[in-house]
Amino acid sequence: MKARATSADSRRVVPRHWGYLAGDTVAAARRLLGCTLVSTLDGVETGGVIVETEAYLGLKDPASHAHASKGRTPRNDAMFAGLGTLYVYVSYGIHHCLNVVTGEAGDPVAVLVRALEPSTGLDAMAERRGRAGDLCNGPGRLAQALGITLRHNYHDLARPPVQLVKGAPVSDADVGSSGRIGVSRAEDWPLRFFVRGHPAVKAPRW
DNA sequence: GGTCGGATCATCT
DNA sequence: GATGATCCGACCG
Repeated sequence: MKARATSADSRRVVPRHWGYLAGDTVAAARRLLGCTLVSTLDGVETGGVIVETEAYLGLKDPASHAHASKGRTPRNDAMFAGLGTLYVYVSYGIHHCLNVVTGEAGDPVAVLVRALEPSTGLDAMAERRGRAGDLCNGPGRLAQALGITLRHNYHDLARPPVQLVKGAPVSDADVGSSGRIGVSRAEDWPLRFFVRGHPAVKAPRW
């Protein structure tokens, strides 16, 4: 029998509540469909059910912010912070996008949340968005609707003010996949997942 | 209804 | 100085 590890460092245990995301980022991207994202800011609760995701596979993924050609930088550092960490970045200088880190500490893999079915705080989301419709059907839009910005980078999604709550799994028959949107490298990697036929999800290119 | 280009900035070359 | 994991308003059929 092997010697029992004694240092605290060796007890690298995946928290129970993240068990369903551990091990395989592509599977995690599928399993995040049906889960709920909730933000509670200034006493206002807003949130929705995840209906579209994209997996980004870290070092070996040319489309990932943490591809080996870039290394660990201040921008992508939150991707290295471990399972259940929120990674936020600014896109095109205007929009914020929100990712769930799905790798253990040091493994920079993550899932981009691309669309939600709004479920809580519709009025507050509409106010933040400055319009009544198109609240969460796009990565920049949902970040704005939930009030999430760079200051939430590194946040632990197990606790407020931004929480990821596990939902009932979406059956395989209801899950569609396609290439990722808006990337210029590894376009054909089938790492986008979505709830088939959902109105917040734009038709895939293929 | 569809397509086009501007906005705007952290990051990297 | 160029590049985006984007959105929106303007314009054209």
